[in-house]
Amino acid sequence: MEKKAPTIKEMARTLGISVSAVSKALNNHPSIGLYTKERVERLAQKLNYVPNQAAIYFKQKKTCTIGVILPHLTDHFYTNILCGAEIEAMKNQYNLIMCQSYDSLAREKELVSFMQKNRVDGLLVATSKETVNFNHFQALEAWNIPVVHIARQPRQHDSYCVISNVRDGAKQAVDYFIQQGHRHIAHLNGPETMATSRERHSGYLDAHRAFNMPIHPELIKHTDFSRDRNKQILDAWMQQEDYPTAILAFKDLIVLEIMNLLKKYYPDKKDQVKVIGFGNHQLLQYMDHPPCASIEEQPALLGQKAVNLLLDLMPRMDDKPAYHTIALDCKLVPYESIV
Amino acid sequence: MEKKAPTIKEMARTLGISVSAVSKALNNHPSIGLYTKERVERLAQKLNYVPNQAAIYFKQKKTCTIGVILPHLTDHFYTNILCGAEIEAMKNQYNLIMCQSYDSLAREKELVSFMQKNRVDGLLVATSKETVNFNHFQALEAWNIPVVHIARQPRQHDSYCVISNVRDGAKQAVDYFIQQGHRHIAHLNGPETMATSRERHSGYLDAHRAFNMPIHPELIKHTDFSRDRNKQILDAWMQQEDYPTAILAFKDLIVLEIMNLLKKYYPDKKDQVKVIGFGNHQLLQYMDHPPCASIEEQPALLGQKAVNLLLDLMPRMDDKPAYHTIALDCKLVPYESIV
DNA sequence: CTGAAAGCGCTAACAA
DNA sequence: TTGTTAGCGCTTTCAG
Repeated sequence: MEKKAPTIKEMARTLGISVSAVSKALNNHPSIGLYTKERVERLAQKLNYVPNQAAIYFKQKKTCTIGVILPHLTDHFYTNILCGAEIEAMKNQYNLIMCQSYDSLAREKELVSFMQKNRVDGLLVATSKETVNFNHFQALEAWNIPVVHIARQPRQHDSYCVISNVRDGAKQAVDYFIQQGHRHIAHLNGPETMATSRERHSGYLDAHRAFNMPIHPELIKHTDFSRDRNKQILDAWMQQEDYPTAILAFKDLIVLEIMNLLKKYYPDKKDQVKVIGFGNHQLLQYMDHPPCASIEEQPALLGQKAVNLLLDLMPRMDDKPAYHTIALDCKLVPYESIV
Repeated sequence: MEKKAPTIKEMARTLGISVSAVSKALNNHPSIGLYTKERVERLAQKLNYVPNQAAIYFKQKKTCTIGVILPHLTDHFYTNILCGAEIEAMKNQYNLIMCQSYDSLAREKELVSFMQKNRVDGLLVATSKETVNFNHFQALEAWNIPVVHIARQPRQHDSYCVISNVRDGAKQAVDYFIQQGHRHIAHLNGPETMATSRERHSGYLDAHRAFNMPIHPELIKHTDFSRDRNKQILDAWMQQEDYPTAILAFKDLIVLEIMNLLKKYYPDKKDQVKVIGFGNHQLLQYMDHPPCASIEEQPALLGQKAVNLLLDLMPRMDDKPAYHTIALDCKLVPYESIV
């Protein structure tokens, strides 16, 4: 006995009818007799027939698959994006094929051509931190396969994009610092190459401007996320006479690292330095001394909106709408009052 | 101009040669002339031809895709399993199609038939916490599609399985507690239905037996992971005269919750109660007062081994090896000495 | 109401 | 060395 999935053809043969009759019976086609239909359904039931999606897609010239490329899943931010995207995709009968670029541009390029080979109907991507040039996505656009950028906005390159309004998020955080009386507020920003770093910087400036506060250029630094670089920057700041009493960091993981470094190397000053980052990580609530606040983003909604945009784009790539960016609100979540 | 992916057929037509000649040229087939080959390659380059994997797989009657079903990705344990699996799969030219069951049995069943429809070549699954009956996986086995269970071992059901040796992990933790002088050691275990809970329980008993320690049945409880249930159990324990001074918890997230509850409701006793859980979560290192230790598993290796087992199984399902289980070591990682 | 036939993109056995 | 042909599982006209 051959153990494999039954096909329409086999069922047609055992019933002594044509392949197309079976197909019609299975798909509730109007022009099929009730008797035949029931016979087919009974047999399908008995054999546990499950249609071969690949064949259907192949015939229909689409894969019903959305490619997703994320830097990595060790960061809850991306995991939540994925969750939002997965639910929305499944709701619309679409599959997700997800790969991690591990923040490597080389791997990202490989993955793009992998997605091409697999003829995904659309691509969702949060580019690696190394990515400054976005040409490798144009191969997809050349085939009318829409690409939606998520969280990481391409610079100098028109695109469909779903991001957090981190500019406003950063402003909220710095506003909060200023209102708490801080006058030396540092910004431990992400790599300069990332658009999101630019946005954060703008928000930082916005708040200063709104309160007519002077900017101290030496308090604005860019990290590559490595612990060494973070320490180097923090050391430079803390050794100043007017060391910062507040730090806006790129994300919560860096906040934790900064607080760790402060505890270890500047124990006497550590309570005078407040830190806020992006993320509102779920584990902050379990800390004895959480940061004073965190900027909450809406990653799941980001994923959901991105999939929706993609679904909207896919059927009309011959008449595609103008490139545009959807920005979702951030919210400052204070912890200090809770503790 | 039609914007779509070029096909072999089109290229054959523009070059005025046959489809098979193009196919051979593209696949380094020996019986193809150098001249023809070069012409084809040049055109392929120019048109940016990328083969349609779906068509190839369709023809070859395999999808080169491994289905992965995980309870969720908000837990780093599963994320790391996925990473290990992804890397190993890609290394072997296999794709992963991953879905989350969100710990729902109903959804898990849907996903299994989804995987069937998509004709995955093999399935990797960590079953939901609701799953006690494993019949829904037999549809796959009936088609000679191998299933490898990961982290969650089916009970009363032969299977291929890759798990952590949590029994030994639990034993290590309780050994540690006993050596530190604890005499009332509680076990906040997972749902009784899970095999992994049984294993943990056995390890807990092993350690007690090894040290000739009496067992206190009221110190052994099962949680459904909800905060309410955890609190209820902890309250019952802490209101005893001989309240436990050590707790083995199911995983680190529950450890954090217990420590939180202790701080809130039993502040005077909290320093006398040590807690250890499974996971060695990366964020523990950032805590002011981390748990005294954590039991490290090897989730990425779990994922890797599981994919390897699957790849080994796939070509020989007509002559499949005996069902068996691969168990990977756990390691107790102490934090107390570090701090 | 039912069946025959074409075709999706590609491979591979066979023929020329 | 090259081309012809059949076929993978399914849908979908178009005849009967």
